[in-house]
Amino acid sequence: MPMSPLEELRHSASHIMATAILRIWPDAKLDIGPPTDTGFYYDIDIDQKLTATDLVMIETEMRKIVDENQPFLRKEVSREEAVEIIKSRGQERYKLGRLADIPADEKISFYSNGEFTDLCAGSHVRYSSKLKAFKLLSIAGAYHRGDEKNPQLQRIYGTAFPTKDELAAYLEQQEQAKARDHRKLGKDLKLFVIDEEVGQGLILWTPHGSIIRQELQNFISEELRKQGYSQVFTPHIGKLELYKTSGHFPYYKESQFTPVIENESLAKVLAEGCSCAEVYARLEAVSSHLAAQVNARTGKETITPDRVRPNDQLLDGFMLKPMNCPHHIKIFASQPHSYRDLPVRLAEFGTVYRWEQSGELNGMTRVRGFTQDDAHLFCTEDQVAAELIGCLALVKIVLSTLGMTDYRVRIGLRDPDSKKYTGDAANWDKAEAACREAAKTLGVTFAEEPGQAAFYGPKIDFVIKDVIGREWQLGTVQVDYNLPVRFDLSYIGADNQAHRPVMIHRAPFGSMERFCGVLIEHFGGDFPAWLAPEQVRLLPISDKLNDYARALLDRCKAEGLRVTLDEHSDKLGAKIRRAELDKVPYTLVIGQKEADAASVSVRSRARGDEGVLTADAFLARLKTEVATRALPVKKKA
RNA sequence: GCCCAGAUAGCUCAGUUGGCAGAGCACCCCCUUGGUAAGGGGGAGGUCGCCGGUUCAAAUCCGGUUCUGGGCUCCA
Repeated sequence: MPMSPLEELRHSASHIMATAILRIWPDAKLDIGPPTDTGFYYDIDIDQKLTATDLVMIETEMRKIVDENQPFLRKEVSREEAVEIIKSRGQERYKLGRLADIPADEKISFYSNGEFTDLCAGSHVRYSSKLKAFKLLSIAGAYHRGDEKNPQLQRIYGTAFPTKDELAAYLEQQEQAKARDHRKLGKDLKLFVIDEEVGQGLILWTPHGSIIRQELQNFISEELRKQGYSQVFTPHIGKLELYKTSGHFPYYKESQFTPVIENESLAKVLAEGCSCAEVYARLEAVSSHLAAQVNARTGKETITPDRVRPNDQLLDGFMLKPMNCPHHIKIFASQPHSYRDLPVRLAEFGTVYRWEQSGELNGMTRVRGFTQDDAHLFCTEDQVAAELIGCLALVKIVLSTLGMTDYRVRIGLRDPDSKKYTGDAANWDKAEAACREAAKTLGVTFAEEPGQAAFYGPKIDFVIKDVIGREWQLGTVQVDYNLPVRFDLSYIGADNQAHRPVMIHRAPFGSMERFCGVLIEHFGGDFPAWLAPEQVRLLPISDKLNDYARALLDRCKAEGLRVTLDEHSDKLGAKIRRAELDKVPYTLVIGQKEADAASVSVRSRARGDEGVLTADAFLARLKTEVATRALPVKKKA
């Protein structure tokens, strides 16, 4: 695909940066330097650790190169010539590998500007002087070819625009985005905290944040009742054997918390003087009975003989649950089911724990303990399509109620080359086809992405961007032919025979933590009245009006509203300013006129001064706004 | 986990070549009693993330560590 003019500019900026870097550090080894959605980068390998002052130095050198008005020249060469050019420039460390990536039937080209020459397909601007507005932004580590096992290079990020005004506007917009960041707003509006002593990635929901979460849970619970779901509750832990049956342990052990070992079992292995490796091996081991059971159900050697140990060498323990499905499966399996009962839909706000790498934790959007608005549907194969459509409809209701329209839909398919997926190919094909069909009913465009499936089945994900452009998966709907086999689930069909149900996993929000994080940014802290932690603030103009204000406060509370009274002896302007900064949707100004007429002067955060209403009229209006979960209506400009 | 940068009052931040710990906002008290984004004065608030080292003396220099931020990797 040819580059857009902006990509060309940024790509050229990255070459100009590399030119500058080689002038300063001639020994630098270059890897690649492409344009990105928001700018460009170049990955380089040099011994010296780059710092912010080095960025200034590189920028200064880049400006000189821009002023030199170097032409960008393309030269097509043979593969042999290409190797010679790379070697003559001492860039064989990474560039020879990059050259080898170019397919045999493709042309090999180099681009030169001034003294710099780089293996490059193009394209570029014609002269370096085109680069009028650029800025180097940050230094980061990046593995060569994105593989942890490869050496880590230093990546320099920058951005460039056709004009200085556009660059300034972009930088300004980035600054403004920071004001919407859920981590900043979470602190300012006291929505949540993360305490070092409690642990990284563990969210403490403060009273204000808890109100938002509770309102969201109430909202979705109402929808679930309408759609025939049953609410269940299950504990936060489960025995290791459960996850050996489901297949979660030990295959995903690196992304789970270490198991909790029972005291007696721990004492026993200590008494036996077991090494750490032996303790781990015993944790992962299974009885011959379990191995035989799982292998018989899956029809292949799912659990290999090397994991089987005699019963006295098994070490039992509990796991913090990484998923809710095994618990819900046990509820389904606890009694026989007729085809007439299906679908069974079990819903729970279930808290799960995952060991995310420390460098990946991020506010509320990537955490180690989170609560999914989870449900598992057990249905017949014939019902899969309709249930999938029902699940997607639910996600759409949720997103549209909140005014979140800027999302993309992704169908995660299996990567045919990977072995991490369980279950047989025929079921996978059926499930993937069902997802595709269901997604078509959404009426939005979707992308199919191989390799993005869950290990047990394909999924339909709703992906949304945060303020700095990072994508997060929220709602998800997943088809699963695998766990029903593992747990030998069945229902009695019309033919009086046992049949295998199909499971659907779905979570419209995904997780309460991530969803709230994204929601805070979506609203920029300006929540609709039904979600706002504080819906109304009463602002008496002087202390003399406090009695009327207190009576009104009690009245609002009796009506079920979340309301406070500002009794500070400040002037009205100061009280309004405070309420605005706290993003309270409605403030009621109370002066003598209002007290005399049992009225209030309404100021809304979305629309400003709305004039005087009777207290009755205001309360009726606000209660409707809350009950209908209305979005804030901004004043027309 | 890896690379880079940070951590000072509840919040935002200043703190020079090592020499008594600072400001604004928020909070409390007093004056002020007001009409749609900051009235005035006073007070309280700190083990400078934590542990160790150098020094007569460390917020400041050195080492380690924890956490945070931006990337990379990962994300059932």
